[in-house]
Amino acid sequence: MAKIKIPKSEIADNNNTSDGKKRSKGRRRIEIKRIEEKNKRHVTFSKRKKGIFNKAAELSVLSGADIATMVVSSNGKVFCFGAPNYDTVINRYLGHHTASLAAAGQPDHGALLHGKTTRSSNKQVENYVEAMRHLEAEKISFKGEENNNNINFVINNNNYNSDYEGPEGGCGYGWWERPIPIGMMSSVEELEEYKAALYKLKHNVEVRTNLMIMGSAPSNYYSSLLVMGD
Amino acid sequence: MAKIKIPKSEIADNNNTSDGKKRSKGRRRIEIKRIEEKNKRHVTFSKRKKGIFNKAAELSVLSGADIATMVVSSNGKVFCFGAPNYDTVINRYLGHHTASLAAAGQPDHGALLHGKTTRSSNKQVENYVEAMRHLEAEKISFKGEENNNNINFVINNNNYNSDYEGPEGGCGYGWWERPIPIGMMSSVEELEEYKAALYKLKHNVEVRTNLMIMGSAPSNYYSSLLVMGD
DNA sequence: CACGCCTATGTATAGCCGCT
DNA sequence: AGCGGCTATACATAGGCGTG
Repeated sequence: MAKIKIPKSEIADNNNTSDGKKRSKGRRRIEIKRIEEKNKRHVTFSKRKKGIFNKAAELSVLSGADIATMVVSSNGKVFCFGAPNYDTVINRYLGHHTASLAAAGQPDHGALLHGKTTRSSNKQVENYVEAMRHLEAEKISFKGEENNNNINFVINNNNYNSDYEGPEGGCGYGWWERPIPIGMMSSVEELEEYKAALYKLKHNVEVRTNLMIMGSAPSNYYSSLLVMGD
Repeated sequence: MAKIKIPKSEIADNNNTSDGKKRSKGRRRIEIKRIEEKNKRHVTFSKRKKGIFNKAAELSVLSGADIATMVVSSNGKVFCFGAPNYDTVINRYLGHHTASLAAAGQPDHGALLHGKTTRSSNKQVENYVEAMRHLEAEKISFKGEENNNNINFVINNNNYNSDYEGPEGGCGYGWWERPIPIGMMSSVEELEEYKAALYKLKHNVEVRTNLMIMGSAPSNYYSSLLVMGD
């Protein structure tokens, strides 16, 4: 049996009750193809990006793995996320306005965003990992440093709601620090492209923004979750 | 209202019917904390990793953004995923056995995995993006090159089930090729760590494995989705 | 031990609104 | 334009099991 999912939305072309009242509440199925409507596309981008980062964070905690995700909006804005060490993250705003930003590539936290920050990115961080979920649930409008164009919510690792014990987590160093001799003397030539890309990142990086897991989440383990962008 | 979700599993400590029959079917809520049980943890790792990659792929198609995700299992195995261009992906198996692998850092597809591939990674790819979903639904046990230690399922972009039209997608080049002057002459010193990490990747990269989107998914757009690892 | 498969159920989120 | 909220629903996925 082809187990082909037939969402309710397709079972009966509802969405419009017979009385013409358009009550399209609730999630609706969408085709996985480029969303042409600009606005809608952007919204989806934001929502899903958030979702992915969340997942990434959870995966990290659950399996104790390290994860780094980088998303580049069609605009060129770069969003990065890494766990469990902020060091894992390689963020930058390299948006289409590289000039001002890229140039300001000073390895100091502030420099990273100042100048091009669209607006407060605090909100965007407002929900990562279970913690964030709780946070949201508890309506804790967490805004450590309610500093608009600032991303450094370096919160302390205080256990707000400790239903999480093991702090060690077994993951105190980045994956690159692991026993991996690295034989990085391969043929670099062919990788010029990547080089450029990663290179750029590597440099522009430099954000020490810690994300406070104010909730019951593994505040310890996640002592330095980092998020940036937007 | 704190909107605190109270999953059924917690409403009534069921899981065990009064008759002692343990019928814990269906998803159960889990705490977002390191899963101690090794086996369970690994399973979760795999499942969620797959899920994230899927999400990443979808995000890419929907919003036309580029995305790269790298996951490093607690074992040290590296899994990467990039969309929409395989070039975006920076993969390698750098597992804890770096020696053999890292050393073999030859920029040719095969070299990438050969030697350390745990087993077929085809399966792991079996569901990315909607396409994959369909694929699965249709029970198409896609195994392009049923070659165990091989990851190059460079499938052609044939529209198996075209309910997807727009091929252009508006995203034909990598984010690093975008009009971003890049001012990559920042203070590199402080970033030695990242450097090492990314550097390693950058080099070890080199996988041209294309993922066949055999399904109705944006086979064109995703002409070169790439996945690796495991 | 890892994976595919199955099911019940926790979550993510599409479409809408209202605020900024 | 963007974001936070809301609601109903599409999806993802913990457990369990059976296989190789």
